[in-house]
Amino acid sequence: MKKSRHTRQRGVILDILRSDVVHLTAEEVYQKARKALPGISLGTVYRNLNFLCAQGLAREVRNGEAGCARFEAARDPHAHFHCRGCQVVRDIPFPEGLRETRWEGVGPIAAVFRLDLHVVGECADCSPTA
Amino acid sequence: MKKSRHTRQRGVILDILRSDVVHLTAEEVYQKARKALPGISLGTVYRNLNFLCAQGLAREVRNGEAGCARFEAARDPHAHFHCRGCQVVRDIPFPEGLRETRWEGVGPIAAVFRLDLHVVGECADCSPTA
DNA sequence: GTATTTGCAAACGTTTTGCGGCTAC
DNA sequence: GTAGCCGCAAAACGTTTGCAAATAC
Repeated sequence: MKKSRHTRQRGVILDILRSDVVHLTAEEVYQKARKALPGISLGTVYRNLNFLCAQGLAREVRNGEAGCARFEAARDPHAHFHCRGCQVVRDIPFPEGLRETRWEGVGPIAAVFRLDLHVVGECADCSPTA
Repeated sequence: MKKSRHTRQRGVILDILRSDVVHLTAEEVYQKARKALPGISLGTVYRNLNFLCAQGLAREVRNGEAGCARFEAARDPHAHFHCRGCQVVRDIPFPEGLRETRWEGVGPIAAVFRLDLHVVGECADCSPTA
């Protein structure tokens, strides 16, 4: 693995990801980081987000539909629930058995690095039946 | 629903999606469409892809990781395998039991409209162990 | 006849990159 | 001292949009 240094910028960005509950866009991380380091640049935020993802300390979460990437600190594997009403994205556990699936038998799959499961629906607050 | 017209361009694009095995980017659809309609423009390809998605005749498929959108004709529900090596996106069946999962018990989920499962890995051709 | 769609090109928002100076080690 | 990082600004990228002309119906 490539040699890397600790910098204030990198530390602040990781702290922001770790202390936040929702998933942040790069721009949102940038705005939060500027409160601690007013001189930080958006390019540095992107460089560090990519770096942290490469190190496995963060993950990129894309909304399935268009728009910009969101980032979260790495945690135990989980799925994402997207509410069509309020647009909230919540972490939810993987359903029983999914992570044990043997993909190698399915078509020409030789290795699996990552599972992305997005459940799109409505939360209790947004459901018309509520 | 909004009134719409049939055009040669729209028909060609839908044919391309329906006859494709892997999932195509807008640029790839454009290149294929130019063989039938040399004068077609990339803007028209995008407009029609979005139109077809809005009509439910096509779907946008994004690998959670990066890059551009891919498109497929609407079909039976299935998961997607993304190869990090060759960037190919293939349909694979949902694993046993996933579609029967009772999400209502998981957090505040009141209804589920769609499941997006992406398996990111390496295909046999791209695997270093091959 | 007219509302929709087209081709073109310019604009857009997000992300990456080249560069010279700065900093952690 | 130096490899790695920063801030800045410009470029790259995928995608959308405004417009006048063409087309489907």
